[in-house]
Order: sequence, then structure tokens, then C-alpha cells
Amino acid sequence: MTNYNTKQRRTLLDHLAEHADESFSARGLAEAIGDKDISVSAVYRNLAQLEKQGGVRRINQIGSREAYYQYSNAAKCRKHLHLACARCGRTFHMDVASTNELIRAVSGKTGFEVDRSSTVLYGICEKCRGKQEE
Amino acid sequence: MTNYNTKQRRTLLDHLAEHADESFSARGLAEAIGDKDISVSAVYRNLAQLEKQGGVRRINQIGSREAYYQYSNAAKCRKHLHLACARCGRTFHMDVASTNELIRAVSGKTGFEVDRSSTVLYGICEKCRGKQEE
DNA sequence: CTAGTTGCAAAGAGTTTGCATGGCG
DNA sequence: CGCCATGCAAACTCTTTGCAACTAG
Repeated sequence: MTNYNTKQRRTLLDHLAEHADESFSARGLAEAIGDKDISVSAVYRNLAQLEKQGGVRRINQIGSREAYYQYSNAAKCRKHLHLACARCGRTFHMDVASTNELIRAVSGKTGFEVDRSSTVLYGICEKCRGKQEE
Repeated sequence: MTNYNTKQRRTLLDHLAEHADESFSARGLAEAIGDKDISVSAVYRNLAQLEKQGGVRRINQIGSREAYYQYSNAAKCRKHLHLACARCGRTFHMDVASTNELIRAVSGKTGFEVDRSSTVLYGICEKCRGKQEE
């Protein structure tokens, strides 16, 4: 289980890294990369591996029942929360200071210890908020 | 589309209301109620209806790929965030004041408008925190 | 009586897995 | 060369849907 560096894995990671602010479904990734260059099952298997190692983060895109994945800088992303825009699908990183403050506030008021890695705040990002209301 | 009051729907809602602090999968509900008293498809159809009307809230239980549903007091639960304990599965209601404060804080720092209904904070609740570490 | 509801079974969508083949190290 | 990874298709799981029978209002 040593993680061979195959062409498919390289291509997959490259694509994720080049679009680090977007999230993709497994099928979406296969299509974006080219179905002929990687099979859907290889995508799934690689994503599962990468998730374990912290190379990608899984996001429950609301309103869709497939899982979405986004590039993650394992070490860097462990310390802060993420914000997912329901309109444009982008994910943002909350800065560490604000994250700590938020978690401390919640913990103080409710005794509940929010987990940084599994929690995602859903809403509308600044850019999308400016554009239109609905 | 006027919502008939059938035996199945009554039983379903009763069960949800009686376990208002727990969340269930569709299959779990059918089993808990008794497969002979309600079919899985009736559970799904009722849950879909109830969700639209705000009678239940859908939760993405982490680590499971099926949807979980929990009783919700439509009017009451629209104004605050929810906290889901990853250990005991219970969901808690953050009070409205704290919710507003949190949302205001996030909005101020990042320009991101957190949505109360689709956001759930995951973590460990006070009770479970006291019991054991892992 | 009429329209919403139910159960069942079949269809769908998303994800996982078995197996033979292929490629990294 | 050995072992992990790949592709394909079949298997699975969760959810939705079509349809005939049923029931609340």
C-alpha cells in the first residue's frame, strides 16, 4: 500500500490542485480529465486514498446526493473551518484566528466542541451576494 | 395535495416527535416503526413532504451515505443553527442570540452569509466529551 | 365519489468490488 | 519480477417512480 505514482493519479491530483477553490463529484472529475484517461472507479479509489491522507476533503454539496471533493492542503487545512457557497460552489478558508474564536464562543455557550475537519458552513459568498438576490 | 391524515403518516410523525433529539435514516424509521406498519417508500414520500413543510430537517450524518432526518419545529428551528454530535448522534439547538452573533461575526470577517437552515456544526457534545477521549 | 396515499416491484443514481490485465519501482 | 493500480462490468446501497388497489374527507 505504498501509493504508486501512476499517470492517472498524477493527472487527478494535478487537476484538483489547479482548481483548488472548486469542488468536484467523482464523475465530474472523470469527465473533466477525460474518460479515456481515467476510469470512474480509479477516480473513486484514488479519492478514497487521498481523503484518508488528507489530500482532499469531502463536501456534502447541498441539493445533490453525490459526494463532492476538493483539493486540500492536509497540514494547512486542519486548523480552520471552511465555507461553502451554495450558489457558485466555491469553498473558502476561514482564517485560523476567526476559527478559534468561533469554536471558543460555541464551546463557551453550549459546551459543544466543534470539529474543524468535518464541519462546513453553508451559505452565500460575498461575490454572489453582491450579484443577485433570489 | 392537501395532506391526508393516514395511519402511516400519523405513526411516522409520532415516532419522530417522541424522539425529537435523535435523527433517523429512512430505513431506520421503517424498521423502528415496524416494516409491516409502513413501507419504506411511504417513509420516503412522507419525509419528502415533511421536509418541504419544515416538519423535519435533513442532516448529513458524517461517515454514512444515507440521509438522516430529525423532527423539527418548523417555525422555531428556522432561526438558529444546529449542532450534531458525531458520537451519540443527538442534535442540539443553538440559541438564537448565539446564532446571530456567530453569523454576524463570520459575515463581518469574511463577507460570507451563513445559512441557518442548511448549516450544521459537527463535533462532540458536552456529555460525550465528559465521558471519554479517543 | 375523488384525490391523495400505500405497497410492491422495477428503475435510477451513486458508489463499491471482483477479477484479469497492466505498469510502477 | 512482485505488488499495487487500472478498467470493466457486475454487485450493492440508497432513493425515486409507475401502477393498481385503497382510503380519508
